[in-house]
Amino acid sequence: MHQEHAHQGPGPDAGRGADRELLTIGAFAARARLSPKALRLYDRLGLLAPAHVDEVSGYRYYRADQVERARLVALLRQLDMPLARIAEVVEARGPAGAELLAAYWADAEARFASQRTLAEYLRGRLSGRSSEMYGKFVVETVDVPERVVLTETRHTLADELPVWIPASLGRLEEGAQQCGGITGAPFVVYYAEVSTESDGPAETCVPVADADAARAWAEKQGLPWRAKVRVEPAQRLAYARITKAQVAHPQILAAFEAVEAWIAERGLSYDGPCREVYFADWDAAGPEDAVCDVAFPVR
Amino acid sequence: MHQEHAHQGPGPDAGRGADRELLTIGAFAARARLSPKALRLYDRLGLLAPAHVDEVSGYRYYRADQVERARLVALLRQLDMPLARIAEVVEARGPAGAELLAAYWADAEARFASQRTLAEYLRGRLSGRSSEMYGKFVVETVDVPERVVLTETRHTLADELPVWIPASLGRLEEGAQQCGGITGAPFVVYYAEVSTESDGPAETCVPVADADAARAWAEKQGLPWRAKVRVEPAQRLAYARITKAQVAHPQILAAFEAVEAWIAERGLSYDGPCREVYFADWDAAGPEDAVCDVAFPVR
DNA sequence: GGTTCCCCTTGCCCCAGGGGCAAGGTCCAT
DNA sequence: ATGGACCTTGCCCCTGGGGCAAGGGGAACC
Repeated sequence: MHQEHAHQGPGPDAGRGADRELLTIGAFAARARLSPKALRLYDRLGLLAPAHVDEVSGYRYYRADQVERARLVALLRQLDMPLARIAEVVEARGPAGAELLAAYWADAEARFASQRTLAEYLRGRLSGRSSEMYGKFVVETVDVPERVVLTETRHTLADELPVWIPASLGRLEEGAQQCGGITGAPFVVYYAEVSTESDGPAETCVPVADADAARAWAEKQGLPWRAKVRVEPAQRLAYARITKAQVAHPQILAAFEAVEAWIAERGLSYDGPCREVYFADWDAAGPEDAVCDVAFPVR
Repeated sequence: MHQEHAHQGPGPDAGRGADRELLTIGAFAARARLSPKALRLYDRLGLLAPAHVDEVSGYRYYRADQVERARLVALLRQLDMPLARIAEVVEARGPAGAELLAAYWADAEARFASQRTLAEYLRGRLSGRSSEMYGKFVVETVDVPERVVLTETRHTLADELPVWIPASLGRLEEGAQQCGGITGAPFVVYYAEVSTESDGPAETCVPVADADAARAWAEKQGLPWRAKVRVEPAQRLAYARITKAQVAHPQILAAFEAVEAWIAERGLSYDGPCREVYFADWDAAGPEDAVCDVAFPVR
């Protein structure tokens, strides 16, 4: 056990008190309940530098009072906090650190809550009642003519969608006033999955009457929102109508799957990415009011 | 958008229905809401092999009805389930998959619950009431003579400790009957952190009277429990007495820290790894009864 | 038939947060 | 002076991909 012996530092500072004891990396690691390997990493990242490094041997020596910080790092790691954020927390001494931690943890709680609802949904689905759910939705088709749409495209995570979609559609609807007015229900196209991990892109669309005015309007828009104009081709949509309460993950997945099952049964094929069409006034709708069509273009 | 066109497969199987459409990796990825990169990885791991691979070009072609499986994989990934476990879930069709998922998720819930209590503890500590908590514990010292102890050592995670410790101490106490009987309180030594991530090792110890009988007894023990005998040197312990309710993560950390703060204030140094001494009958104790000393050897 | 453009392939390096091992240098006790 | 336990750096490994390069394939348009 000679690594437990007090190692007197090389300078005249050593030995003034227990806090100035210098510990080798192994002894320090045992006291901090971390591995030496982790300590070397934290040193390299500047998260926890040894009090002294011998220039000849390269040995790291830690002061005993560094254990507190090291142990805080270890505990924060148990929360799966990335080292960069841990550095912010331990650097911000006082209540600021507590706030950073609270913010991180609130995020983790939100992430976990959505994972929990997803897990419950999946458990139900895997249990075998996969066919019954298609019955909950009525799938129909509608032919939609070619339309000029104002659009914004963004990579975003699922939890920001409820904020971004209304804001983006609001901007586009305002712009639509200068393009001959809104000529159809706004919709959101998902070019790839938008979830807590994957980030799309998603595209908000508002159909407008005047194509030339729309192009002129888009030219004037600055970079921050990247509004564009494009022509959505005429298409046939297979859709399921859902209520405001159903517009949330992961329940909405059941609606998408119902439409896909319906499409597969009929041997149709897809003609574009899926979308949500918001045909009703969102704010005025109650939880059980129909507000949205979950749709796929089909041929 | 020509990648959306139905790509007819090279064999006579192609074109019999929408499910037999063959999709290129990009089209399939969009439908499954996965990246092509991820699909190549899943192919390599055998988790989701394409229905057909062109031998000349190496192009992967997926059947449309593989989308369902792919999307299940994507959703399970959102639960942070490792691909190996996802493979088990999707392979076990029927309710067996639901059970695997439930088991995984129960684990995640437990992990998250312990992280939550840790986060709450840390938030309180970072808020600045770090000095007040030392007052909750009374730290004293006691001199302990050299003792012969029967021991078991194991690498284990924190959530298994409440199971392993009683079981292990039970075995050792039984063995102690053949070694002159128990001569002191059983204790558990932590050579490194035991948490939900780190796994010790931890060592259970029972002091016995007869060293020679103990060595003979240990010889007879088979491999499953790896019981050993060693001599714990005479030492002075600094300890804080805690109640049964306090013997749990992360509250118990406050007790360890109180002892360490006490040691640091007095300029003492450590003489070995920390330990928990169980001096009372655990089962007979109520939540507010003192059952355990949280201790460090000091010099 | 040629051109163009997008899509596909593999291969390599990168990220966090370390684990594990090898080759070699150090520290301390005996 | 010798042994053994410790330390150092460096390298490759893991998961689950992202990103980029170089080169080949497929289909639409002219």
